[in-house]
Amino acid sequence: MQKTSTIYDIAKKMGISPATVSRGLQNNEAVKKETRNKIFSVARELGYRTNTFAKSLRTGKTRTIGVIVPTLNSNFMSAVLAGMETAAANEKYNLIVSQSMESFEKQKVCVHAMMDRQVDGLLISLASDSPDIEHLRTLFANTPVVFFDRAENTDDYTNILIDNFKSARKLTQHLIEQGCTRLMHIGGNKMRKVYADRLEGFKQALKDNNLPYNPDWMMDCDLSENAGIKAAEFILNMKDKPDGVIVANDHCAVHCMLYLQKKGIKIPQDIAFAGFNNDAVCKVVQPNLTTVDYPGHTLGETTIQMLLKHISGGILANTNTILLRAPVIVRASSLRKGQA
Amino acid sequence: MQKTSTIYDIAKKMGISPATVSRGLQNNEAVKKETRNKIFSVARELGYRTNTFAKSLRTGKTRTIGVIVPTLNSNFMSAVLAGMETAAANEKYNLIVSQSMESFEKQKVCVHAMMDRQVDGLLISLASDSPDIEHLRTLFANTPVVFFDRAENTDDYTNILIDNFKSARKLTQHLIEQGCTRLMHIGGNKMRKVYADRLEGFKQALKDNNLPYNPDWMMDCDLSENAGIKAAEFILNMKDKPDGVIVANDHCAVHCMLYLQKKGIKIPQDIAFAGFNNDAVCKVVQPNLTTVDYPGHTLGETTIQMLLKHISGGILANTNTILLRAPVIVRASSLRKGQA
DNA sequence: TTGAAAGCGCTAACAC
DNA sequence: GTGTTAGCGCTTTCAA
Repeated sequence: MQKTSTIYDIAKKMGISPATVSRGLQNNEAVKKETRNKIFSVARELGYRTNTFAKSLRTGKTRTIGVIVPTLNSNFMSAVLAGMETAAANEKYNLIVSQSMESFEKQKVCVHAMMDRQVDGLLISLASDSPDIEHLRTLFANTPVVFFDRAENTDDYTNILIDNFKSARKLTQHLIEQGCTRLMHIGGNKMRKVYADRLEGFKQALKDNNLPYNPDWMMDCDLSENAGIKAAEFILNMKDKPDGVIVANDHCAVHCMLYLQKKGIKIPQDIAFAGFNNDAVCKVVQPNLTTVDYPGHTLGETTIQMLLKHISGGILANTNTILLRAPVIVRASSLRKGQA
Repeated sequence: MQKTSTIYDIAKKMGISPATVSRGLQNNEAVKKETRNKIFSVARELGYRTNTFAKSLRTGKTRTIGVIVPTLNSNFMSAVLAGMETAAANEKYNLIVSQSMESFEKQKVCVHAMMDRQVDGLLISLASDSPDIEHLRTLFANTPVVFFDRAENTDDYTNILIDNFKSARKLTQHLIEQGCTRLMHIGGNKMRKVYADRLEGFKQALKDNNLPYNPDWMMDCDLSENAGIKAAEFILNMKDKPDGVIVANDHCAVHCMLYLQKKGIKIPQDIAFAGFNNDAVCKVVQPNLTTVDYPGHTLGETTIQMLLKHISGGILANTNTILLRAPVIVRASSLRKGQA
């Protein structure tokens, strides 16, 4: 276990004080240029590496950002994380990541762990069973917190969200313009604002076009492959079938489509389809799936940028919720007019 | 900025020494049970949280594990990370993750940052342009390192790998058993052992069955959607077409299939297909794609477990490379006998 | 331009 | 069973 060298070793070797070395290493103008250069060269020679704890213990800063997500294992989250890591690395911050596994209790544990590690800031996408964030609020103490994707509707924290309402509305509008009049919505757990917003956007588009709102055509599920199949069976059993279906994620949409096709339903002629996320499956299923491009990477980058603004004290009180645009991507699954 | 309370605050409030508080907080048997309880209750009352730097500064341990991956934004990596986080959280370790963006230079920066943060151990999946790990070796100093998925073939580090050779061999064997005799291989960059191994397994299966090895039927590409289409065009132009194709990942395989199908090729009748990874697209493409189930989550968990063994000093010198099995999943894209 | 010295919060001899 | 004390390595007043 070879001991790593410290500023004292450098100081001793140069016959100067540790204080000067410390200043020199920080490129402090107060230290003579010549001395500074010498310090750096001796440091290199000795293989000196600064001890981040000692530094953090003194300064109270860690250049570390905590990230808590419901689950790491998802297309969307990996895009978000990639964006975050890129933006953070640019500013020489490191990321500590952990997952709440959709459990409020585990989420609290994660927050605790992050605070213990004195992260300079915390990014959270809430576990689905988070009743509210009141219990967390006290934990945050003086640490800047930014919520992303799954947030509470609070005015005192910054939220970076994707505009699900608007996207769903535009997506629905598109189906309507393609001639759909009997629209069905297959959504996720409405406890999550993300899914509630998509449903609201859907309803709004119906209203915009004076189309009737039929509660029988709104169904909720867990958006899994199986749920897609179940939904397809449900549709097959309806007397009055929809002519357009919007599903709150691509994965579920695709398996719903496949099952319907197996039973002879033509897409988009009999039923037009649209999903959400722009997963890789969209370009594989035939016909290719119309969807909403959910910008995970951008979301990640933006979230870091906002957090860094908070950390550096430049908080913009008037932009405490940022809505990112998520564009509709039209593909063959919804095209019933003109186009091939 | 309300100052957070320390063991001194607890000590003062209780009229005992900080040392006793420290011991009590660690549940040290030497401290009277009664005192310990009191310490905990006062700690709770004061909202005490242990300062991890001060602790780390003293103990030299951080309960932090560094993870460096080529890129975060991939199905496989998110599964690996999810497995790592789960296993690490179980043992109260946190993960610091960063991505090398496939750049050896950035990878060095990452390693440096991790060492500066005094991670208790480091997990690395190598950037594709890593010439070797000699430059890194000195950086590691006394920190346990485990390579996963993308490793150098060195005997002095632990490697956790997926048995690509065996999986590719079995997968190829399966195609041969389905009657394929003219087999083509579409592989990734052979500089990466993962892809080189898949190719070797493929060749071995040919040898096992006395099938000729035709260099014209081995092609390398970047395994993208576009590369799949390019490969399809190439196949369409061949006079002597293959009757079976193995592609080193599902994504590329699927787009190759789709293009061929568009041009009238029947799968699996004309050409049987198989991929690698078991991505979601496999169950969406028609016919469903035969593939190898690449166990990311298990890989992540195993990697953490091995690292923790190293950290605790229980290094198993005789198991410094662990090969995880990756089972073949047979689906319709390769079934030419009997089955529908 | 540099040095001395205090202290961030915690742990672990060593003493009693 | 508990207290005293000396640092871990760094930064930062204050003084020179």
